[in-house]
Amino acid sequence: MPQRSLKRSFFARSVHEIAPELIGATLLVGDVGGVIVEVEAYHHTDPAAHSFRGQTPRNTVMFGPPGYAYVYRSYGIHWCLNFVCEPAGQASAVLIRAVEPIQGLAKMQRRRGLTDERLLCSGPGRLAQALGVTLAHNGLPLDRLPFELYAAEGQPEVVAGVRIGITKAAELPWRYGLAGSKFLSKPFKVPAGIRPWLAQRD
DNA sequence: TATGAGATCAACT
DNA sequence: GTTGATCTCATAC
Repeated sequence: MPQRSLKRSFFARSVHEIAPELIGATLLVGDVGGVIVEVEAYHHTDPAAHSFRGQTPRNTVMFGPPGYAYVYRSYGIHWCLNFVCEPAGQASAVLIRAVEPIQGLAKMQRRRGLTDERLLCSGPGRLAQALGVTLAHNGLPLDRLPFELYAAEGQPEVVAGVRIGITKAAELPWRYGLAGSKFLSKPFKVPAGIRPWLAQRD
């Protein structure tokens, strides 16, 4: 099992440094969780970020200190989990988009109403439902229960690509994933010339 | 395999 | 009134 737990200070840096380092890290919420395999970076200078147009009741946590959870409702239905990054006031965050389910499988399957492990946490809304993340977690510190975060072991192979589901700044390659993972919400494009074993498959 | 509707809410025009 | 950091189910190719 992973050992080095991530403190709040881990998040007091550039969101673009932190995001790829989170790939391969272990995230637990309560007694369930797994390995982070997909994230996206959002900075307040980025038109796609919720904080781009300034502070609102919804995004207040993004403007606070780093190392806290920012949870928002997506499309009126789902919850999405972010980690606040950068020194306080930079209003940046990493959206957690997919987790490889490891711990508490039965509980996550019950919450999702599914048994297929590939569909348990492969997407921001799915992940939040499986981990039981709701608005109640908004503003909670990431180095205190119910959250547990452990650094990636070894050197996971990280791939980058454009973000998903946005229309503003859609060309920025600020989506990061674990190469070859079966648990991504969508496959990453494999650059020409690279062997297809990097591609997603069943 | 691909496209479309519906669910439903905060923020913006 | 419209849009969006989404997901599921239905129907069409």
